[in-house]
Amino acid sequence: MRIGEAAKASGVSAKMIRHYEAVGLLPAAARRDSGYRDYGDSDVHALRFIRRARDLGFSLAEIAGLLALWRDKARASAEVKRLALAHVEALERKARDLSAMASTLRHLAAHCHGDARPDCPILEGLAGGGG
Amino acid sequence: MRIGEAAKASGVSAKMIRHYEAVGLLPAAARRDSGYRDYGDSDVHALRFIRRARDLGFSLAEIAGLLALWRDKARASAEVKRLALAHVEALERKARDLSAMASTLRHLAAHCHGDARPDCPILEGLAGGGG
DNA sequence: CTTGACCTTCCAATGATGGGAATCCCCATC
DNA sequence: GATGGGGATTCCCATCATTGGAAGGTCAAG
Repeated sequence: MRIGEAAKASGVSAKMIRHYEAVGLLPAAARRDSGYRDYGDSDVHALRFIRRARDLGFSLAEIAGLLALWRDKARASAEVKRLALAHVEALERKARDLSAMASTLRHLAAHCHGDARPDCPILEGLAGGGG
Repeated sequence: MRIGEAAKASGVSAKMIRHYEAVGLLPAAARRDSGYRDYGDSDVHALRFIRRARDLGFSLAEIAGLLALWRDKARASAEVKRLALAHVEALERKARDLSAMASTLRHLAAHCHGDARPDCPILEGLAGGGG
């Protein structure tokens, strides 16, 4: 199939498929006489793998590692688990950081009367507060 | 003071101070005869404002809006509160998304025995699992 | 033989930050 | 007054993932 169909079947845009090939995440696709890229089911499978991993917040570098493990039938699951759990911790850390930001800001907002007066603890907090 | 001192006093790197000026977040700084930028206490104050807002996850575009409100003595606090609460919701949404990713991945990892066997539900989940 | 959908490559922008080069200014010391 | 060094200037490039567009080639249907 051509790149457009592969894109539709995998949920990865044609633009990104070419990009992933360019940065070495995917091997160079087979070409027809016309020069068009030609994909098979296994390629779509790999693309879906990439898409799911992206949805889970893995970076392309991490995905390259996961793909190598995925394609290596002899690899140990321990390595995969290690990568996955390290990523889980990074995700949870980021989530905590964002929550902390949100609650700080919500706290500032709670003390802002939010009417026509110019008095605003939010701006004061940003301007002068500690931290 | 020169840019290096202003950087130290505000916690914003000299590189970023120039960048903020270049993208219009800050007005062009005063210059000495030598061409060096010259900063006063109020400039440092503004830089600290920016830094705090960045720490709270505001984008530079959002900060531009907050700065305008901050400098406008007559503005209503309602507008500031509206911006702040909208940002709080965006932060909380992102935090929830990351938490969801983490728990999905943690769930997959929990079913991976993590030993020398190649069997791995994490990779299977990435390769074939539902959306 | 034209139309239109699809494909190709290449270049550039996004947003925030950082690295580094080449050059210049300022100040202290000899 | 020459020199050395630290700080300043501008400019270009890199990151990371993705998207947009331009200029052109290919293919199937009318």
